[in-house]
Amino acid sequence: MFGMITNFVDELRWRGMIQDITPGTEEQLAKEMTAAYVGFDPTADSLHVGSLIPIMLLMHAQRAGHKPIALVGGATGMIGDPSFKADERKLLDEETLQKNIDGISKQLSMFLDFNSGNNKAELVNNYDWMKEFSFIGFIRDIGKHISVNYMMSKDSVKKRLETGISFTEFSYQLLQGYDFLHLYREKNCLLQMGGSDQWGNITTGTELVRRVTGGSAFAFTCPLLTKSDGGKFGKTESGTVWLDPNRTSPYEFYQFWLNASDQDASKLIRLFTFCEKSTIEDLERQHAEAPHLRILQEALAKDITIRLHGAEEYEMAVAASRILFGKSTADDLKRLSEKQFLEIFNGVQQATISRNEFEEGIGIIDALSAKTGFLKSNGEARRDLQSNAISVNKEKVGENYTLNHSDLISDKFILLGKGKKTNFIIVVE
RNA sequence: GGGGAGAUACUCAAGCGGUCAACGAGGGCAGACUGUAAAUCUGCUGGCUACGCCUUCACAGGUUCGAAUCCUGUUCUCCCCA
Repeated sequence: MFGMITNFVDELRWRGMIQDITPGTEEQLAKEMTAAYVGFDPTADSLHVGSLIPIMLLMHAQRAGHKPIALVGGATGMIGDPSFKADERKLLDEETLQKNIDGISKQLSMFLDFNSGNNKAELVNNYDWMKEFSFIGFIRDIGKHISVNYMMSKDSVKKRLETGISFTEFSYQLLQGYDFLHLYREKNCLLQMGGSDQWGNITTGTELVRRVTGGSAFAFTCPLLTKSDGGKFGKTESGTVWLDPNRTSPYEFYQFWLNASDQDASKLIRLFTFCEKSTIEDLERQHAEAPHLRILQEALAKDITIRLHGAEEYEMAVAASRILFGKSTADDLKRLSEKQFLEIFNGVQQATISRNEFEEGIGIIDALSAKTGFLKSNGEARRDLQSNAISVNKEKVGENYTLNHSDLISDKFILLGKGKKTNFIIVVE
């Protein structure tokens, strides 16, 4: 895929993805194929929806004919980035780090083309070049070029001066800066991209390149994503939304996007899809006319879910959503085959009850807490029942309900619901 | 080293000898209304074999018929002086 080389900054600009940009960046991108890199922090063995933004930056770069480089911070992950963190971070051991790097690399390969064209993506690990660096060598060859005054003037450091920052974390920006220098020399990488919280670290890199080599390196950052209600993006009640389907099921992933507020949806569809400007504006018009249909959220959720998990998983998530949130009845549920049922409710919390026990009759309170652990206590079960929150196969039940044969779906499942959004499955075996 | 203040449930914060499973606010969960939204209104928010019982107010003892409340010691936090 040797496409035309284009300056993709304008594209990113209308999508609201440019916060800070160094002078001359656009000229460089218009001139020739440019290698651009983004760093990923290996703090977990999976990326989450927040990491999709830097991934999108790399994808945009590749689509514009430039060469994307994804850097995983095997070395920097051992240090911990102090940027906008209140406390000193825990250090990861090498084994965990390696596991995390493997997981992340696998996910990146789903988004970027690592195989074809002369702008194929590349994956690098800064541990590979940092591990040989001696402390003496580093402070002599690198530390000499950057003054402490310069490093202290960074926001990320300044904010920590009052509460305290270790030398380790203080040095972080130098390590990250060296990554840029290394990639500049070894891979002719001229551009670094990242979230705006990285601006300080990134400019240390461009500065280092300038002072050491006399050449020029470029950078831009993307605004950090905030939700219109002030909450943290990428989290739901049940925690972080991961890309790994074993951590966050495709259904939950789909639901995450579908539940975006109107205000956020407009922003998100620009950030996370490749839809063209006119398409998006069209969708927004339709959405404004009939907000209850949530056209934007549907389009957004569809685009991203298919890209990450594939069309089949997407269909399944939609089917599950219809059954769970549409006006489906116990009869609809009972018509499902065992296979369909399991696919739709993949990822929903389950518990097993033996057939013998079931035959003896199980009260709804036991079924919610003691026998299954879905709820923390009988008291909680009782309270929810009293407030009319509990349903068996989509039908509300009271405190005295006892599960029986006619509740079984495919002769083995029972769907319990708490409120509109929480479901549990009992498997009778 | 000397002096002072404090530690209450997820968080903030009342209570200062019985009426305290503990005011209130925030958060969370649920119900109604809705668009699986927002706003609003309502209920719930220690446990249980549940109109009663049990365990909780930093920890360990003590005084008392009775303690989150009083006393002693311990740990921790904050402030002032050196």
